[in-house]
Amino acid sequence: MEEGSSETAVARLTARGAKTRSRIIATAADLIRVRGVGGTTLDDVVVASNVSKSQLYRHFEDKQALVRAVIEFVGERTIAVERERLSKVMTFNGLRRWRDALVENNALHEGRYGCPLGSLANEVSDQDEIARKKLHDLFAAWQELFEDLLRRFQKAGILPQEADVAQLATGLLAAVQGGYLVAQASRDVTPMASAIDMAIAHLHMLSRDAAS
Amino acid sequence: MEEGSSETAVARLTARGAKTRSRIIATAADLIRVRGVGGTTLDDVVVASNVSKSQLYRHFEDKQALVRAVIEFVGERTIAVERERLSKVMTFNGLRRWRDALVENNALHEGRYGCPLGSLANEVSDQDEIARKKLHDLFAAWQELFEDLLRRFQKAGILPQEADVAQLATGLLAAVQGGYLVAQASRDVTPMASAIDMAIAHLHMLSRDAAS
DNA sequence: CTACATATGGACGATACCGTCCAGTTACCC
DNA sequence: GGGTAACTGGACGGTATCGTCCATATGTAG
Repeated sequence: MEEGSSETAVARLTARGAKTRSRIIATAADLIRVRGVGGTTLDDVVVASNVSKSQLYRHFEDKQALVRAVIEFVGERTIAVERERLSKVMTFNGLRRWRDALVENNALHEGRYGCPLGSLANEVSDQDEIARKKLHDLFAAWQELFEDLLRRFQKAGILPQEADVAQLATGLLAAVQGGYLVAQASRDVTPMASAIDMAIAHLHMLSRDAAS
Repeated sequence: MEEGSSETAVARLTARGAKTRSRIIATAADLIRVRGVGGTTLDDVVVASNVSKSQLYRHFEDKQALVRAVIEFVGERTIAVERERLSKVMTFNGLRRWRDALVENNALHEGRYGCPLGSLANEVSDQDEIARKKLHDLFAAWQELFEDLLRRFQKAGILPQEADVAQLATGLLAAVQGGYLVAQASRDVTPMASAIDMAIAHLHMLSRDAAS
């Protein structure tokens, strides 16, 4: 749908233009991840991305537009990674490996920064309705990945047909998000592992019921 | 321990002084809840709390000190409410009533603002180490309330003795936090209910195992 | 080689916000 | 009723940040 990205007039766009544009977004995404939206200034972005201010404002109407672009960028990347990982999962052991990957990755910086999507959602949802909708859609996409996986489990007979796939997927997503947050406040990813484990354990118990 | 509150020199404190101080904190807490820490200015606080700026700076060294005080205030209030509610819970139906209360409360503003503790944790954890520790302690206190409850369940024989109470409590906390966050991005509390439900369902299944 | 998009680089105005300061006022305790 | 804490009210300096603007330079496609 649509052709993604900005709201402003950026109709024509040469290869070079597009390149700088993405560089700005990627740099801004990095800065925002570490310092938050409010803690990141446009001058920071200008310096870090090696662009002149005029160019920044050529590509983005204002800071809000940049932030929205960052949300799309981070969101699409996150979902793509998760899709890649989750689509391969066929068993409970595979699910546990997926969890390990997520936790290990977060352990690289001791849980700092939280979930790439979650922290943005928290900071922006109540201040920018359009951004909120984007984030909502991204969460929905993530949840759908879980649903696909669970339906695969159903077909494989390791999850009962009657299981409420949508609700379980929501629970998984929330476990992930809650895990990220508690880990962030603890500077320790252990709680994140526990939280996701509990969700997986639940699925596993449902599966045992299916067998009986 | 200690005797809570500020870091600055506020040795002596008359009744009147203490009163204005708490009024400032309470007002700031309200503003911050709606606009976030970054979105709340000290002038906002001054106006909303009907205090002169001089007084604000008499009671708090700087904005950071005020924010920390707000965290303590909100945290203690939140934990107190949860303690009140959770300590009464003796059965699974009670647990579901607790969940209802939490969700209903959040539904009053359609999930906006997220969890009083969670959103603060998200915004502040990576920027202020002292604040992060406070929030970590508050999460730990909350988790302990869950642990107490689960141990009660064990004594009552509705949860197996072998259950890992600490891990389950972490899972519950994360489900709550994740639920808050997804609800915030969705402007709809349904996912929050689902998320907590899944955690409760898991406990319930464990309980059935105990009976077998 | 010409025309246009892309880019530099930084000056600039306009605010917004933090934090200081102070002269004067009001409550309250002994 | 004298003294001290608590408070008013707002001016003020300093600075950070947003967003505008422009004169100039460079790549690149036709």
